[in-house]
Amino acid sequence: MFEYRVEGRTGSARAGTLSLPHGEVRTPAFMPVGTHAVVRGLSAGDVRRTGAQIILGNTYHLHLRPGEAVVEAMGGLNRFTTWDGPMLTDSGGFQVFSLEGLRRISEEGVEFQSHIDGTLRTLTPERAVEIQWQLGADVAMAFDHVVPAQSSPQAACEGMERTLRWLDRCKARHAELVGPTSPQTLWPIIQGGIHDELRIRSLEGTLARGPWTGVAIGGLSVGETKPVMHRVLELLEPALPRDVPRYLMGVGFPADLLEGIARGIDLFDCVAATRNGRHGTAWLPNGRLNVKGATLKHSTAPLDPTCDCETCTTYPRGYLRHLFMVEDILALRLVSIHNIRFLVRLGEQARDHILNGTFDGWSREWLGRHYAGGD
RNA sequence: GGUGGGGUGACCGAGUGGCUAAUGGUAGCAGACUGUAAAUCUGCCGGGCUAACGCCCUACGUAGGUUCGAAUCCUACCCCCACCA
Repeated sequence: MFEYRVEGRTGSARAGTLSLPHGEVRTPAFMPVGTHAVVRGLSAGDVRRTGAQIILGNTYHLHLRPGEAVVEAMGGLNRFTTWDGPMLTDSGGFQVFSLEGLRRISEEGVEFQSHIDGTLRTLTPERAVEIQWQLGADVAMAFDHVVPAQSSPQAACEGMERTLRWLDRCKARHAELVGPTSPQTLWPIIQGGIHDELRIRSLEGTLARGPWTGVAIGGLSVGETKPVMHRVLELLEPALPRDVPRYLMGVGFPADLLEGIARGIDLFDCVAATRNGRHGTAWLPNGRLNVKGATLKHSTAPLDPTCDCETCTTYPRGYLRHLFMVEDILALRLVSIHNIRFLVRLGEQARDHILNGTFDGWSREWLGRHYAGGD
């Protein structure tokens, strides 16, 4: 349980297999985000058919609706959603960042004013862990304090140090909840903003509190430039444990996956695949495509001729554009399916190339082609 | 035939003397989106020139008129709607 086997590597890039109570995850892998216990617009079968191996849920949002007690009474997230594969829940730490105007931070925890009904909800490290335990995913995330990339070194330091202190509390509470044959593990999150020394301190402090079955890097893709994100990843990579998966939270766009994989990242999650899909942007091997664009009106071509997803093997571009024009929900679903499949497949291809020792050349060629098309 | 109301940019629809190339909305076009407050948000949307400030042209049914100035006032005509005969 919670074992990670590295099966091949090329430079810093790794291919491996993560064993979780609900199944295995072959890495590198993209994890679709299902904040509200649903990958927006998609059925569990839709997600399964994209080849996704593990999906996310969110502590804060599921606490508000339907409430962790409901999910628990329904048999946990897997039974509730009918998704029988591995799951991971984010702790609500990202909402400290994204709902900045609706929350107040103290050492004890974070007081949120619910964006649903205005009620005050307090999330502490202990509560975040308890809720995730009730939700019942394979992997729970530590409750962290995410700060914007533009934060001052002082603010970034404060968030980083608080995240470490909260990590102690998360770990202690989680240990009380889980038994010796625990069906759930807890992963810590490295913070420190864009400041090298803070990142290193966060990493060292985190590892000192281990051992862990996985380590996450948070607080990136929150406003910094790509070179900065790459620099932080390169800084952390040599010091990260080899024998556990590294999870880069909230990333990313297709190119970000390859850039991350090249820097030793094994797991990714991001809402962009589904959000962009709903908003009419499809990812293709040579860049992005505006599916609502007038140029597609008469196109009988598939969205991505190289893709094997339901959307690309079934519908012509002209029809997909039409579905957006008439605002049918099928449009949102179909492009979301493609974008997820695109990222999942990118992980699969990267894995094959890592195992074959051809990752570098393939990755370079892929990025050149993709960046040329925008993104 | 009579009376009343009305004809505004692709469409709907404000505007009753200068701040009007003309409010809004729809349709259309483009852009943004990274651990989801997002099926959302932003910009453009008569034509031409300009990198831009800006300049020119054409426009509120048609044709005239009043006025320094008209989508707005006057006259005639055309068309639409309602009611009455």
